[in-house]
Amino acid sequence: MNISKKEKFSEWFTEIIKEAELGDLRYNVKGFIVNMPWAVMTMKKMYSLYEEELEKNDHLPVWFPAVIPKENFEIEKEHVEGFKAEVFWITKGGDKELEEPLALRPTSETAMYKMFSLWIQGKTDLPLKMYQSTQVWRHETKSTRPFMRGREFHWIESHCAFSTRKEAEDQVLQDMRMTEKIMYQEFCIPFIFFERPEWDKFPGAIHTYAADSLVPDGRIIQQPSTHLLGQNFAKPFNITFLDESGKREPVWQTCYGPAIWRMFASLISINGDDRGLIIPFKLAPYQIVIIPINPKNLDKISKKTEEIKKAVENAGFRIKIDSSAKTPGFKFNQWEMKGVPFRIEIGEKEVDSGEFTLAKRFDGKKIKVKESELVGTIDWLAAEMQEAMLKKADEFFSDKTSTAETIEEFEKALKEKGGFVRIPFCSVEMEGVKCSDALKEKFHADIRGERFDVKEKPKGKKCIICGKEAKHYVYAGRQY
RNA sequence: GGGGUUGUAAGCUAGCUUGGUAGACUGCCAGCUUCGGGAGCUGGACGCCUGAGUUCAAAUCUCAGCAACCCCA
Repeated sequence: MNISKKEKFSEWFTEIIKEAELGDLRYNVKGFIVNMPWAVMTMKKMYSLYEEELEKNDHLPVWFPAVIPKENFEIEKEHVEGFKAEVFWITKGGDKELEEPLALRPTSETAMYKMFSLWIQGKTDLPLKMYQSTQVWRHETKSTRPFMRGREFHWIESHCAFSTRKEAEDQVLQDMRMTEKIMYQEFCIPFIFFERPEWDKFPGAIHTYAADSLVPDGRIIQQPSTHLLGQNFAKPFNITFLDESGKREPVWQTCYGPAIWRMFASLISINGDDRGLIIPFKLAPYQIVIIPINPKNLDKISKKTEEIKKAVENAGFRIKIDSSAKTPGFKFNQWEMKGVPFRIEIGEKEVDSGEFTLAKRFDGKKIKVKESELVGTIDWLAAEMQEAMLKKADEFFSDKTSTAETIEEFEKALKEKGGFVRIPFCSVEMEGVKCSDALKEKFHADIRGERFDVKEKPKGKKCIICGKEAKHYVYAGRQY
């Protein structure tokens, strides 16, 4: 690669998708791409870590149909309003008009909640916690980008129903903890949870909490969000249970949407460098690649590589021998581009000495390892790698937050640093929307909301837009 | 909704002004050769967005369509 990630992120991103064979963008429908094997293998690993964690937290897997009858789709008013502009509709079967158009799910609340109302009768049916790993479709009007915003994308959506508000609120907290545990600890994607302002909530939610991360050019990208739906869907969908007093009560609901597709975009962007991808050890489709060198003694060398492969596989690692006809230099570059964490070079020298050259993708260093110590070394190097990746991601992230108390300071911070700019702001209730619009108009910046993890209140500060008393510190920035 | 730019092989692109055999590089195929950081040689396959018009002759000029990208609302 000869494009700098730091200076020309956008081009770097497009280039890496091509070079590392992550997606083929030539499929001739706008906003739809072919997800290529290397990307799919990585995302499958991401999925399974997330699914494991969800199931540990008692979410059960389910597969709902991809189509939603128009009637169901329109049951909750705010929700319809929020989504109707970007729904794909199926209107025909063959030549015949369908009696009732079918929505291709843009998200599955209205599919699932219709069934929830049948499944939930009494307290014994609660809590109900389900998730599905699926594609959804949205006819996006903003410009699409592979893995970041597409008209088709791959995600997990989890939907829960409880008998009390408290349990639903606890679920929101649990969703946040899962985000921390998987997206940050495993995928090395740093984030901050914000409570979205009133005008930017998920359509139909009481509260929306969204994990915002950053792209290397300083723009904000929304990662999972978790929503307290309250009883907003339960009432129109008639999801009720009989309580102790024999009364029918609507359930309390939450939903959470970790979009693996978009996390993959962040994973590429945050962890990659000018040589290509760097994939965390647990997620790499191949964790180690063996490059055989000098095939004059092919038999001797391939016997050794097979031996090593077996030993490493027995230890539970995923390993690939690349014995294709390319030259070693080509293979070095290609597997580095694809982000394989470790490479072992095996030539005659290694076979004779029993000591291998092991190259580390994350810091580019090469070390010598004895055959007998190989497995153990990989083990601790994998841990070292994860630590180094998290450190690097944190450094990038923490550098991108600043504070501004005037419009001028805001403009300067946005221009020089990008990322999140903390500002005193009048109101996150509907009366604040005017100031938000003004900020958008003038700087193309969005109010992301108040931090959830840290409570901050401005004292005696003025809103940087309207000059009225600031009730909140909010964070603003340019989003993707 | 308005304006602009661009469509040449799988990718990147030259040729278009001034109409006359479409060329390079990457990739692909075959053979030889090479292999410790993107090897070399020889040969080969694949292309002018669609349609109409002008012309003896159109990748090139004109018009329409389609598509992509950019800017403005």
